[in-house]
Amino acid sequence: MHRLTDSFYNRHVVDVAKDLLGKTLVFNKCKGIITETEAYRGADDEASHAHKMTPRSKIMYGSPGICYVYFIYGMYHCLNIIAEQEGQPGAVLIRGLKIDDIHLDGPGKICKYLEITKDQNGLDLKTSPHFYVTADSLPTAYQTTSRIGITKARDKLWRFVVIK
DNA sequence: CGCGCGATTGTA
DNA sequence: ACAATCGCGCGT
Repeated sequence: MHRLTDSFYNRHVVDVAKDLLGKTLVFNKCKGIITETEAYRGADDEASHAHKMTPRSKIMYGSPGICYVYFIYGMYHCLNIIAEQEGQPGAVLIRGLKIDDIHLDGPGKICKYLEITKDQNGLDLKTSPHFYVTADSLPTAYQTTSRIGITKARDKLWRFVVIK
């Protein structure tokens, strides 16, 4: 199956987050179904790293389809995929992945299992040979909730979880 | 240049 | 409920 390209990622980050559910993330020799996502945006989203542009959040203002990995709590990495047109910050946090019968629940666990670190920050999922999301997806029912682990912008229902 | 805290997780 | 653990972002 061919990979997702600019036309998929270059849309409102909330739509991209919903549509990534049920799609297959491929990283090196691992592949898994995306089961949980969160959308983060720009100036209109107080909880986002890109609420202001900083050296770290600059990548969220860039090209859709680029990988954004950040380090958190001194021990975990979190994987995001940039969305929206250049200049409009947006990123989808990958929070859940099903690899065969292994359910990875939480962004830290996913990166630990796949061995994703800041080495992958800035890679382009539109062109990287061993890092991409495929365009096929199963029909996916999902639940919408507030985002996890944030104190700001709790009113935004931007977390999406596949219903078992 | 120092300091508080975070898009987390495992353990008590 | 809390400790682990450190880079980032803001204030000085």
